Amino acid sequence: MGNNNIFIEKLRSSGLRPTKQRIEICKLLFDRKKTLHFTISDLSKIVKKETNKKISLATLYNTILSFKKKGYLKEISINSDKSYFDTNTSNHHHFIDESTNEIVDLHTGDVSNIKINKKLPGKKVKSIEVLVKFENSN
Amino acid sequence: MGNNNIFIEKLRSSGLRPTKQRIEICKLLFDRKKTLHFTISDLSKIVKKETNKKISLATLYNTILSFKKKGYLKEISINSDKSYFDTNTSNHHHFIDESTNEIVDLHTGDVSNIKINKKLPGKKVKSIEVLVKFENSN
DNA sequence: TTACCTGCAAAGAGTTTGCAGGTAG
DNA sequence: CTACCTGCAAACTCTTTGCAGGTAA
Repeated sequence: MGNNNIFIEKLRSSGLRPTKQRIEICKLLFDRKKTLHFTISDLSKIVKKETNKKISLATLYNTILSFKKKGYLKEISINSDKSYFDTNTSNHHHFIDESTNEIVDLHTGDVSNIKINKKLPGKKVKSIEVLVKFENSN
Repeated sequence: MGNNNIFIEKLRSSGLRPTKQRIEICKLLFDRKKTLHFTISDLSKIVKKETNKKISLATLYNTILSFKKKGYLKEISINSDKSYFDTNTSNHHHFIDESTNEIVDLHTGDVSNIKINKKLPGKKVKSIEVLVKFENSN
């Protein structure tokens, strides 16, 4: 229960009430070393498995969207019927293994520096996202 | 009607019967200079507007998916509730103007060469897609 | 006490599918 | 004639929304 305070503070400081559900979601998402890429349905299963409780889909959607709005999560651009979220909000890229559909972070150094030589009047580059698809060789 | 033959041949050679609907879709998608980025619903509207006829959604979905499978169309990786398709199947990237949601091709030269420094045993890079998001610089 | 939050169920949006009638070969 | 195609409607999946009861401050 000790480090719940971190999440309670985090929530409160961004104007979100630290409810049981939100704290639980924070713990599951942010109290880990490795980046997590997940869909809402993944998260629902994780909650059930790790806590033996259930958080309704409506709450999961609400919470994840708030977290995204607050910048605690990023949404990943993938062709998919579902939305994928990423606990790594730093500037980075992804690859997908198309044989397993696994999404993995590409770190700095994995991708050469990208320069955009296009200018648009009155516009500025907001983000550059690279998606590398891998498949089985053979 | 003359250049219909091109599309009839194209369809036949890939094992798709050249039906009225498919020929019409070919004409609308491939008989144009500029790349088209579209959703199924966009296409439905284009059909109605340009031909005054209607092609059912089921047929549009079927046809567009076949075309994608045959490599006549590419699907674009964007966070969206809908699927976007691109008549430009060559290796290229995209930018989105987030203030208008307009998708535009980035041409060779618009993006510096990208090198992936990551190797995965038994895997090979299938594609590299770059999505550049622009916003108003106000 | 008041404003906000949760969870259920219903509603929406996009996409897929089953099937009867139609068309290409 | 046969296999394939079209279009309607129903079904499905993911996501959003309305609302009644619950909870934080």
